[in-house]
Amino acid sequence: MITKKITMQDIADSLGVSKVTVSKAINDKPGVGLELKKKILDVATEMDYKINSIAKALKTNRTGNIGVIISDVFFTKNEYFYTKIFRYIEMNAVAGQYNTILTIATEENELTKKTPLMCMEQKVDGLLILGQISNQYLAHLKRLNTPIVLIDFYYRDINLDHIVTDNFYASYIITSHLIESGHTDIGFCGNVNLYSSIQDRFLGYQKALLERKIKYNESFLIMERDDKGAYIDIQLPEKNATAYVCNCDKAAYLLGRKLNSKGFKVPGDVSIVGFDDVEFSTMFQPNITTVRIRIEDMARKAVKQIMRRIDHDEGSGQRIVIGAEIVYRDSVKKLIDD
Amino acid sequence: MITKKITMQDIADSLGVSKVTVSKAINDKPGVGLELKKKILDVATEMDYKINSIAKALKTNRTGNIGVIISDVFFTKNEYFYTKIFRYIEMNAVAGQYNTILTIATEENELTKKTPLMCMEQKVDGLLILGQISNQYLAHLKRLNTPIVLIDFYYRDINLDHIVTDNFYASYIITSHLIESGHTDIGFCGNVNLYSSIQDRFLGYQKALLERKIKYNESFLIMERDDKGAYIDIQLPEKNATAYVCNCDKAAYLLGRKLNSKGFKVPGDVSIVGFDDVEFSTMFQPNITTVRIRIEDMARKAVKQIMRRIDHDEGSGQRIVIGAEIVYRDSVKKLIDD
DNA sequence: CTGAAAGCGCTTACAG
DNA sequence: CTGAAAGCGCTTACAG
Repeated sequence: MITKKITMQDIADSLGVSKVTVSKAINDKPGVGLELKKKILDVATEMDYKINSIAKALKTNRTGNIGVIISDVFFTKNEYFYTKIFRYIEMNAVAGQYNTILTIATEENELTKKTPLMCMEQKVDGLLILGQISNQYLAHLKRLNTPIVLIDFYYRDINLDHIVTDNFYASYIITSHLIESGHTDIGFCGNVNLYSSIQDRFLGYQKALLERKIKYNESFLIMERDDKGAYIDIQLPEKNATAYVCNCDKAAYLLGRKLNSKGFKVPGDVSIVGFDDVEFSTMFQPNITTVRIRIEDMARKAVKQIMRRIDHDEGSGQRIVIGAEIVYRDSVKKLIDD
Repeated sequence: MITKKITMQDIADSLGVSKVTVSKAINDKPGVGLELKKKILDVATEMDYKINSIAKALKTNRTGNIGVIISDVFFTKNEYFYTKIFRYIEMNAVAGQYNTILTIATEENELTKKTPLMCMEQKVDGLLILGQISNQYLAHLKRLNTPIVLIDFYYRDINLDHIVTDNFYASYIITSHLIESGHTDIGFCGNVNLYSSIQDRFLGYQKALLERKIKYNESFLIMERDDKGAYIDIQLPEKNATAYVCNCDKAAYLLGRKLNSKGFKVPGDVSIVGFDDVEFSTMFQPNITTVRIRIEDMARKAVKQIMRRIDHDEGSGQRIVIGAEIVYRDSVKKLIDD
């Protein structure tokens, strides 16, 4: 299995040129005759030459790796949303000649502010952080002096580039959709203490109410997770709203099931809408009207942004907002004709 | 943001020793006085020294990276099983001082036998391949002369280490459980043309029937996916079996819903059992009896094995079989008393 | 257009 | 125990 690795020197020798010229040819840099270049490239393929990116990295001070950090809470616990984003990140990175080193930030790592191995070993040129990690841990990572782009979250007091969905606006329009369908008793399902994105969605919902001068009824605010993010048994209010805006599809799914189990029909008695357009929305009968996040767009822009920062590291704290759209399905009952 | 990186030379200079000694101290190698070593380590922390793993890699010919390849088909399309395995792989790798470069093999890459970027650039010391990729593509990857360990699949004619669940045996015991509950009309839901693991599960089911001299009824063989792996509408037989062994939890979930939609109660009219113990099994009411795969075990052993192969590359084709266990839930109706 | 020289930050073998 | 020398495989000036 141990076969000698081909180097640029080998190609150079077999052609009687210098490795400098080979390097130029292979990297498509000026300074090689067209004919010689072709010859070099041909021999390279023939010898099955593979560049030693490690040697290249040492010289250029670029590893060609992007580190991706996902908090353990988000990586599995039924929230495959970030896994899907990662998929597009990986594809976009490879298209841009970068590899991705994915690492999972466990709760312990966050708490103890452990520097990820890939950072300790200087193996990445930049960092993409997916899903909210604690303010303190993020501040720690920022001190590493590696370009960072946040995806789907940000902290006002930590000046870093971030790619976010327009949660506020999307929630505003989906709530408006309920209002336009005739609903006025509209609740919200979600714990606003949990993540910034949930806050934004809650506030978008509030905006829709405010705009129509519909009084917010606090008894219609229900939760599917506690302050630590653990799922809890949903407590329905004594008198239900006629519709609930849920902070995510899983919340909508769980609420839908809770309603069903208490004898309420969806959408016959209570309408529900979700967020994210993940499997949970189609796992429920009837399928849940939700907000589609442009995952692919987010990933693409994130990779583009981190590459920019790696190349010329000026500025930071740029906010990139991605639009979202309603996916109409059958979980909303129309109470009025239009 | 551009601060000069600290090197071993910097530490050496500040202490008036040579970088060779610093290297020995930092790598915990013999040949440094205990006192001096402590001093070096102290200064290193103080200066916030981070080893340049790239330089180290160039010299040692070890990147300290493990490449992980997951076929796109498995990475998202509702089969988060492999994503979960990856999580443990990553954690075990980091514990062993390896980083993981995760790459998704798209259908196109497989078809065109595209060498993953990380391999083209010689960025990994070994490869972990999760979930079945085509024979041809695997053969191509083997030619790269990198140690490879397969997870959850293998090809008889490609001699590579592989970690697999004992699908045959697990299916045999879960089918036996149905038989012991009084069922004799037992079907199988799954497409045996799709993956080797489905074949094994099908055959384990057959063994249980054979052992009890129960005649296999071909009309009880139903499918939830076509030969390309796309989910299809399940066609129930004219006369249903009283129980179905499903090749995975999603199949069980889909079959359960199909049965419900046709007016059959689960397990009142028809019992079902699944495989894998993923969310789908608890997403259905009643929860589905299934087979728990020891994901963590598989990941741990896979990482251990690839590390062994990286360290001393003798031998190959070792087969490591991981046990599995039944998780009893409520989707099986007992037809007899014991 | 072509290439000799230097150097990226380590580690390895060897000498003292 | 300590360190000078060589070298891993590239790329980057620079000289011709």
